[in-house]
Amino acid sequence: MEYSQYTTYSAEGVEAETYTSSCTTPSRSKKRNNNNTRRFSDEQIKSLETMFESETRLEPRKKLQLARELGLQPRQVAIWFQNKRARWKSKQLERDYGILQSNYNTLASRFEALKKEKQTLLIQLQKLNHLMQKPMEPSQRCTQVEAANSMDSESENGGTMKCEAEGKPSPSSLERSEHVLGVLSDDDTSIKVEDFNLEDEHGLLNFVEHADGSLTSPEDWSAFESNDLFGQSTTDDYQWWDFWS
DNA sequence: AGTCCCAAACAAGTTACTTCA
DNA sequence: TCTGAAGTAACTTGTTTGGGA
Repeated sequence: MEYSQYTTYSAEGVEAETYTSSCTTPSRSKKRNNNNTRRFSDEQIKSLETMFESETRLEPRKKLQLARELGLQPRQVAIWFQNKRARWKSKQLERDYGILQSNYNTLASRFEALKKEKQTLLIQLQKLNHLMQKPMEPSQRCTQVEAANSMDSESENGGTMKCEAEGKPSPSSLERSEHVLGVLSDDDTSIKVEDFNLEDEHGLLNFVEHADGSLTSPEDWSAFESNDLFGQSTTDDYQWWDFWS
């Protein structure tokens, strides 16, 4: 192989050449001008890349061998590997940033969807509260519950309950209705309208939703280790936000 | 065993130069 | 032809690490 087109280093090596110059403080431009060829050949790069793929750090013995094969100084090979590691790390950071950004976008859109769903459920809850405040006959109860459910058909559980044909609530259907409401029987006087008011609801929400709109506090975010994060996302198919589903 | 010194290797940042749009 | 951005080989500096005294 012929590499003279690219390198004109002396047999003493790069370091020797640099520090045996006449100046105590070596002139870089002078040195560079003396070595007016810089780029390694495509073949040299290819060999270096191939080696880098198998191991990002070279053993001294392999470094010497590779340098001999490519007609380079061992120090040149060492420097190429150092630079290559730095470039690879930089690219890896870019990739990780892209992954993180995409994860964030997914999470943000999911959060927005959940917020909308929450609003829908709150509206439904208010309607049910309103209905519960009215005195009602047992025969009306089912009808009202059914009406409340049908008002929000987008709700997953809404509209799934049916009254019996005769219009009277059977024990089982009543039980289901009450289950949806999260309440007890008619006789339970402990039920209060405040149990369903928004303050309580917000209290619950504040557990996960902070004033700044973030899902968790900054302290909580710091608990995430980026290494673990990317370790998971790159080593297998598990997505760290999958706990939502 | 603990400490100091030294050399090698490395990461991070910089410089000088080339290439290309 | 000039110019600025991007890429790259080589360098500098500071840190870590392993071995010998």
